[in-house]
Amino acid sequence: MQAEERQFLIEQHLQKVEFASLEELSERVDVSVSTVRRDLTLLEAKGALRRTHGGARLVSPKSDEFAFTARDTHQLDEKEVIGEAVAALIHPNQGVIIDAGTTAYHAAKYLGEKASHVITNSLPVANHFGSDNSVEVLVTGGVIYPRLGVLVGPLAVESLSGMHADVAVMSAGGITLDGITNSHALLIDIQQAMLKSAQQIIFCLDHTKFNRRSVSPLCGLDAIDIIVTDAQAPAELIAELKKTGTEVVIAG
Amino acid sequence: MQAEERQFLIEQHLQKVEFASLEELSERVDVSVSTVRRDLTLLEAKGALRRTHGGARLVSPKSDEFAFTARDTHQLDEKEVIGEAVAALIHPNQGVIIDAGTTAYHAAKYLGEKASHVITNSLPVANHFGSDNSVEVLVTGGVIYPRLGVLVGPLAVESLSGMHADVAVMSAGGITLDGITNSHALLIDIQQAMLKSAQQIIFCLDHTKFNRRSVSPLCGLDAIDIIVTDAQAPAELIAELKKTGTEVVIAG
DNA sequence: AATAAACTTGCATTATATTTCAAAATCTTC
DNA sequence: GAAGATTTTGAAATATAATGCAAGTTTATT
Repeated sequence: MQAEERQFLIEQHLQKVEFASLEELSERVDVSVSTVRRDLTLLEAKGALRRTHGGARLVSPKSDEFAFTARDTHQLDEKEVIGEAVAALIHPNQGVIIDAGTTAYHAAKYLGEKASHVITNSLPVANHFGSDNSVEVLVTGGVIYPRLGVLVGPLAVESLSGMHADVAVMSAGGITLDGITNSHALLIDIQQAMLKSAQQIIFCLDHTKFNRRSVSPLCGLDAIDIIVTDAQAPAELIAELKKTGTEVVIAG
Repeated sequence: MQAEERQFLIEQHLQKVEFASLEELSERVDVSVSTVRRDLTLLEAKGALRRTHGGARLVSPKSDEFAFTARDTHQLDEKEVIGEAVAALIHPNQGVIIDAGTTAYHAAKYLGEKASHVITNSLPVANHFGSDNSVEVLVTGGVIYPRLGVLVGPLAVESLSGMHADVAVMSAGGITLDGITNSHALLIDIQQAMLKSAQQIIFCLDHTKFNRRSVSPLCGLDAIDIIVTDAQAPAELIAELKKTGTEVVIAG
């Protein structure tokens, strides 16, 4: 086994498991723990992972954009500023579709009473506006996806397809030059319905989403009007995105 | 168990329970209380929680993620016992429609994982089951009726009309010998759709609802299979109801 | 003020890291 | 293709950190 190959395997394995102990890795690549230690030190310097007592862990744990109960304090500040920036892009009395991710949720928080109508399949968003009687909130039907608080299934898609909104505020799991991807396949149908129903598409993507490819493809870059991200997003990819004609807003 | 993972689990558990004792946490993550103490100190420094004598508590009690709970505390005790009694009437693995009133909400609380499917247009009920992945919760679409957290409007009616359930657990504003009435006209359509979609109809009515007539008529007594009420309900009306062939359960 | 529960501190034990060194593998150079 | 230099590796020795336990101290409650 080649040193480089070994390190690649370690990196790859970590992508899957988020955390691995020294013994585990040592067995997996069939070298002593000493060597694994050395590899980890190198990989850490490279920024590929973080060493911890007893093993190594992914730097940016797949902060599941759509997991609410896993109480995402991850990139919370970034999400807040992104949310604020998105809210600023909304004109008064527009009809807004709000997607179910945590970043979109933060955008909802900053939206206040700006929007006249809000359409969402996210229970947290619905709850947020629940006691506000100056905004009309339309909740799609659907089955609750446990832990995520998202309404999914055919009913959700159907109820969205009959609607129309000025703007859609969307979340996703990853963005590359090939387009947007998302982790939960069940959400794709719904998100695509959202994209169809809205005139303007805004994607909220914190920097950890950049150059990351999730399980299922959602849409191409041409479907997007504006991307809102934070200051730490990689400049090269942003430049490329701008070249394709997508507007990119750096929040903060 | 990994230190970091352990701290994450503690954090996550606290999100659910708001407060946890040291023993509880120590058992849950399988380390000594000393270690839990140390973890809590770290997490507190991080701002994730607040230490108290005997355990730890959430800094910001669930703001508005799944927090749209019922706030009507009138006849709370009665509603609790009625809710418990209703839950006892449900057979395991039935499909249950749950109406949007506070009494029906309490029934949902006692339902646990008895029902296999729950259909509801109530956000509090949806939130209650939101993190429970052993019950499939189907939420009707609709517009949020402010403050009550009820989904109303044509979308709600439509999504209900296509469904079927074994039991419907209903609330209402009043009952007389002429039938059931309810105050919110918007709800009538939806409730009638619920009545149509369920095989067995259970009405939860605390004693204050008896001999009271609300704005809009909902249904006749013949549509009802079981009425669940509390011990203070007027005996005469109950006797009359029983005469018409309606089963009446006195909870408590 | 008394009491019990909960907290803090210090220490022994265990687990994990780092350092060091010799053997093995790889690369140079002739 | 072989002798020597260089790098990489594995294992032991040493250092550091994490954990659990028990002492004494503080805090809440009656």
